[in-house]
Amino acid sequence: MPDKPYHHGDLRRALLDAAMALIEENGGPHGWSLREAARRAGVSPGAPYRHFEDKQALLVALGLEGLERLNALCAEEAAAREPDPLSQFRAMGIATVRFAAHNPVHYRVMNLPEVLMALQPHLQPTQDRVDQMVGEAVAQPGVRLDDAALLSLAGQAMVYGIARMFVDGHFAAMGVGPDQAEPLASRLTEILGTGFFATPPKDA
Amino acid sequence: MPDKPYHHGDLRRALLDAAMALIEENGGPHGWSLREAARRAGVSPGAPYRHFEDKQALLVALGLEGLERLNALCAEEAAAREPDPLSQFRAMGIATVRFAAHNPVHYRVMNLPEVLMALQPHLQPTQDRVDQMVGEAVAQPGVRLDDAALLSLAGQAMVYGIARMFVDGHFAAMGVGPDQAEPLASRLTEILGTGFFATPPKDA
DNA sequence: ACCTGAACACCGTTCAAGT
DNA sequence: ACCTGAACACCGTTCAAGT
Repeated sequence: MPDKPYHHGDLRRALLDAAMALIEENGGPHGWSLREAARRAGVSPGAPYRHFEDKQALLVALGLEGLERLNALCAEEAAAREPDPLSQFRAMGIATVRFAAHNPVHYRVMNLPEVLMALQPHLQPTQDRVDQMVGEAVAQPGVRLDDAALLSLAGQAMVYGIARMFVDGHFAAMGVGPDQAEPLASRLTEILGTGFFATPPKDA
Repeated sequence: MPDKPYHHGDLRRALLDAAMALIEENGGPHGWSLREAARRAGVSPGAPYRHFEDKQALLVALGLEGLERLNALCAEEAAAREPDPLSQFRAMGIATVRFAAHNPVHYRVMNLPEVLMALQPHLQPTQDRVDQMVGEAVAQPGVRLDDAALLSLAGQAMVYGIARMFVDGHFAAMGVGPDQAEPLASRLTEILGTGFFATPPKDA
């Protein structure tokens, strides 16, 4: 192996890994510098600009990788559950919460407003699939609230709320640990579903 | 009025306002600099350090002001509703979503993990009050799920999810506007409540 | 095509010195 | 007690020049 070749080989990958490590170490998507990532990868301060347009583009690339991992986890979880649309919708939510609890920093990067905007085209297919699933679920007999958009929003808000309470430290402050993420998501989505599919209370 | 006095008068206030304005303009809690805030307030780069320990301390002060405004809004909303504990709990949630939809940047600052940690002592009283309200709600007759901790978590996650989907741009991407914040929070918390208080579906 | 290294205009923070 | 202004060690980004 030649020591210190002029060309790095896979600098793009090395920069992504270094950035991720720095973000993890500093506990947030803003406590890192492109220069430090370059230093870790053993290159000069200008080198990253052959692979990323700017600092933010690297963050977006990191977010995209997170999204792909999350999608894989969702598919896995969905395959392990009942095939009916409501169970599938729930499976995706549970997978999301699990991902957030186990990869809090990655999840925060993905959900930075600037990153989110850049990721939107990649988010659309999943969103469409969710809306279709929810539409099917709501079309089934015995549904009390037959509003697909509302169920879709409710489910996503519940899941995003749990996920973000983990990554923002709300749950830590309340003594809820990452190991409780999955059971919590499971129970709360179940209860929420009951609100849509149960008969209303007698005195209402 | 003397032009350009050596002492500012209320530099602390001026710095807080300048920082808030900068954060609003750049659409996020990280696109501003202490130097720029000082420049806007008409003082030298070192001046802020007589009023804040460092840049982060200013952010925490901003978060504390947001928390006070949110608490005031919660009290207002709660006073306008039925006095029973569940209605009060819901009122706080609805007020929180409204605050987030109308003050997205302020809400994001408050919920930065670093700021959140510093704010925790100020958050505890509200948390205790919430837990007590939920405890009372759950002790009433006709409750299907008599788990106070679960209802508390569910409500907070639902509300935090809606609020954060607004401030992080998720709802904007889905075509849900800030004017829909309050009705959305109202309906979703109602549905969630049904999950706790309704009779379960017959075939379950 | 990919990387270096100096350069530019910025940062946050500190500290002697001024009022 | 409060503020200045120079200083320090950093940034992100650009660009000629090297391989």
